[in-house]
Amino acid sequence: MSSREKYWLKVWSDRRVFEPDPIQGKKKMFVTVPFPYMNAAVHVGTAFTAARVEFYARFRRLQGYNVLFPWAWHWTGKTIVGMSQRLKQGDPAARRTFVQVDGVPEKEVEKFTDPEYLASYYTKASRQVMKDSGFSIDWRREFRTVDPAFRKFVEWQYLRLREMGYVVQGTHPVVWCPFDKSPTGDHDRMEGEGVSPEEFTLIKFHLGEWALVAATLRPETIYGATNVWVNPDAEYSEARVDGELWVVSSSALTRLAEQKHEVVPVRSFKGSELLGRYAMAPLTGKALPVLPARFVDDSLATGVVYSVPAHAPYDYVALRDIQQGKVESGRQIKEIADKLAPIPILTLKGYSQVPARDAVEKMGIADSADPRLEAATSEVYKAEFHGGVLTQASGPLAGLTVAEAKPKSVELLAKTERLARMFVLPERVVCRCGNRCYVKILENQWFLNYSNPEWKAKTRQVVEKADVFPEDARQWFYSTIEWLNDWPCARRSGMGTKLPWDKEWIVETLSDSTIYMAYYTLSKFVNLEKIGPDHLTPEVLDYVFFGKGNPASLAKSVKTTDKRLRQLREEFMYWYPVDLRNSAKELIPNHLTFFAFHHAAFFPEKQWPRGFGINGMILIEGKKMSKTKGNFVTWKGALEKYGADGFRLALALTADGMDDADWRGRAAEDAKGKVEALIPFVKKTLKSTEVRPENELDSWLVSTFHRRIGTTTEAMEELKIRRAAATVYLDVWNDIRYYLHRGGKPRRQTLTEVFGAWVRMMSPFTPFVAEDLNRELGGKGLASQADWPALKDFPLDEGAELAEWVLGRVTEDARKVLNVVKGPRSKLNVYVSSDQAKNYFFELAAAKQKKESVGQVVKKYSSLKIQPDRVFKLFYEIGEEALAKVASHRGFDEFATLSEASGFISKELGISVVVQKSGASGLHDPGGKAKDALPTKPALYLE
RNA sequence: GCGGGGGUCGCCCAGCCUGGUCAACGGCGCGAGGCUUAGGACCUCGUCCCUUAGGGGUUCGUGGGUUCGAAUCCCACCCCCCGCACCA
Repeated sequence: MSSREKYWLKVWSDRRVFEPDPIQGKKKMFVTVPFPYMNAAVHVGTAFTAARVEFYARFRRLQGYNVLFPWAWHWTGKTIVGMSQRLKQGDPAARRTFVQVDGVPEKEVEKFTDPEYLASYYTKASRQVMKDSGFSIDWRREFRTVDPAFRKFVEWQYLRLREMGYVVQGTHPVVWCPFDKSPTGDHDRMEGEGVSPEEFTLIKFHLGEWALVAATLRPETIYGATNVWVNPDAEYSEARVDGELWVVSSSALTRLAEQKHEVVPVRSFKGSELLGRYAMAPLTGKALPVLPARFVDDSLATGVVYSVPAHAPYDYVALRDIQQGKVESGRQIKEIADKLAPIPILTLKGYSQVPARDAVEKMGIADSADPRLEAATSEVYKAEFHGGVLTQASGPLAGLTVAEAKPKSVELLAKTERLARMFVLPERVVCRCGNRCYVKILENQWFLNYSNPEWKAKTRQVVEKADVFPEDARQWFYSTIEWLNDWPCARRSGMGTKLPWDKEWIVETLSDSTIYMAYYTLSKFVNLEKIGPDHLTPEVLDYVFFGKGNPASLAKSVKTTDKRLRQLREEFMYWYPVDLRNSAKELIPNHLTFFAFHHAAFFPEKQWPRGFGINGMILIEGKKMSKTKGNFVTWKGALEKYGADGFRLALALTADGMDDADWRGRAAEDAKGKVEALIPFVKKTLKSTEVRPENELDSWLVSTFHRRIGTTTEAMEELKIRRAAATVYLDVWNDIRYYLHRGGKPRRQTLTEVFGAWVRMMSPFTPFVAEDLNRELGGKGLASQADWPALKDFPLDEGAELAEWVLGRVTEDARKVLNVVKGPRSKLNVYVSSDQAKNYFFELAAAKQKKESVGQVVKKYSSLKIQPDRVFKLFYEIGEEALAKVASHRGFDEFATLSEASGFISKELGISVVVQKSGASGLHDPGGKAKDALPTKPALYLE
């Protein structure tokens, strides 16, 4: 870090510039960003999101708001613990990420086996990098989500939510990791992303007094069953399941037990023992042989399936394999198989009676090992589901479509009492910890009742009343609110706060961070040790946040003072509501909407959030940032490379709206260069100034600057950071360059004023260089505390703007001509329109404006020999707005302007320039062009 | 599949809400010139095609439509990105 950066950081800190307390009567602005999760180094994505609020905060501060921008750290959840765990298990990938991507010293990584240490390391590092970036955060309010006082806040929150009926209990099937003893979410899986529990139908085939329990997704095919498959190599068991005698694969026993079945194992044996026995099917009453099939996965469902070779390609091929002697199964098995043939049970357009065979033969599938069986299965299944109609072979199901037959078959089976159900993972799911997952029916889980229609309706209002930047994002909120279902809000493992009424459960990360912004008003007092966790009883918090209860008696009961409690209440009432919460768009479907839900539940309308800011995700050189791809850019790394101001400006110029922000090294270099060039540019420019009266060009600069202030202010107020920054650093800079380039010595006072204001406009984005410049320019106080430039200090001057505009048009026209005309060209004659032509022009304009007939006017000026069409074409060319401007400045002296600028034009074009006025006597007009001149469109002639 | 966003002149991107001043802002890249011992930085000009007088032609994913007039409004289609939940 450079010494000047250090210097200003110290000044801001010493003067407590960013430590706001309530000032009654002063307008306030409370802005927040979701706290980052402390399992890794903060990166440019975090920085991008946070920087938008940082810029906004500094901008609002200059506008005179009392701005609070607090920060905290998210430790809740199991990710930190999980990473620590993996490191402990010696996972080399985990270590590599810490060391190579995040740049953690080896010595520190050793200690990361302690999750708390891991989180505290990153917290410390992240805090430092944010401070070094000059973020205007009130660090007095910082906290971690595991702090005792914060836990009291979360406990209070959940007690109240439950009382309001928003926390309910439920029992649901979940993907379960037996090692973690916890549900395994998508991101926690090594294998099986996107797989969720599916309900299979279990059908009991009688095997003497035992039931061989087969699992299926297609119970309607039961009439087509020819045999039952088991895996001859797998282990099976006899067991009492809910008092019945079942035969299933041994591994299925665990899964059944997790699905609320009472399981008592009796004995286990190899699958081959079952081969050749006959099992009686329900409904049909047929005795079906048990045959071997190695495609049967004993770890899926019950490890037993029944075979429908006519309609299931796997079954068809497995049976054919045995018949063709491809399976070593002994003669007896083959003889049984030889007698079996597919039993068609439905008709399907475009297929024969045996669709499974059609698909298998079409694809040329050779045997059970062929991976294309998967595709064949899905093809047949889809076709049958949509177009299959059951035939007489299916008995009571005859005439039904597959879709209709499915529930009907279940109904029939239920009557036979030979039906059961089981949740199954249709594909392998492996937890990050390496263990195979299965479905568990998790009982009495706690849910946030987001499906509650009244709660939804109220939440919708929260969003309706708030600003959403950009507006495009609003619809997404509404759809999310509609779509959101009950959310499991507590888990068994990880860091966090226990549910106060059920200590087995820990409030989950997305659920403990919905109204914590309110806690920022309290954390200041906690950190200053004015109040401690013991004081924060639910009743006290009711008072602080709801104003309920009597502060005097509450104070007595928790041993603090009445005054203190009133102060907490005042602090909250002053800062709330949140004026802006900004985050990346991927948080709309969860965090931001949860945030809206909980505010709807807890607070009255006047304390609902006022604004949502949404930004895109960060890309690195056009590609998604990823630790494994090696294109990961940490905040620290970027800060060190480009400096605080350079980094900040690069972030500001990256993207607006929900567009993804493309972080490019090249652009960051550029930003850094711009920042560095500022001071020399300002210094050098000021040195070249002189003291003199204001001329038209000076007025032009001031007037243009007026417009720049306008666009910047408007953009900032709508959180269009890039637009604002581009105006300040690109447009304004270009304006000044043009002003210098345009000619003459710059006027000292004009530039001093413009620079003074310019610096204040830079201050939100690049505060360090702004402070330097502010000092350089003799500004009093700090640029971080100055006033945002006022429009009235930079008056508009349409006349001056008109002059530069016409000049630009003339130069452009002349360039076009020069481009096209070949031959000698040493002199450009510029003919400004005569007074007569000018009158003609304006009278036509007026007539057109009033939609009057123009005949009179045309006749009046017929001597000019200017076709009215030409004038109308010009009107069209310059546009209505410009025409109005021209019309309201009839006094504008085009001749004087262009005469004055002839030197400039000449320099620009590298040719001598003579400006004359049409109609003047002694006109040099060899091309006879002068008569064509019109206002804003002088005639040109090249010699 | 459902939901959200988007496809603009080599690349990135503005404009679209509130149709005409849009061959279309700005940046990058590229070309020419200036400055400089040289390079870099910086400054000026150029960068769809055609054109010996400021002009013309064809462009804003594709195809229709509305309109005197459409990148902008309407309809259909194609393509890309993101989210889809027990988790940050």
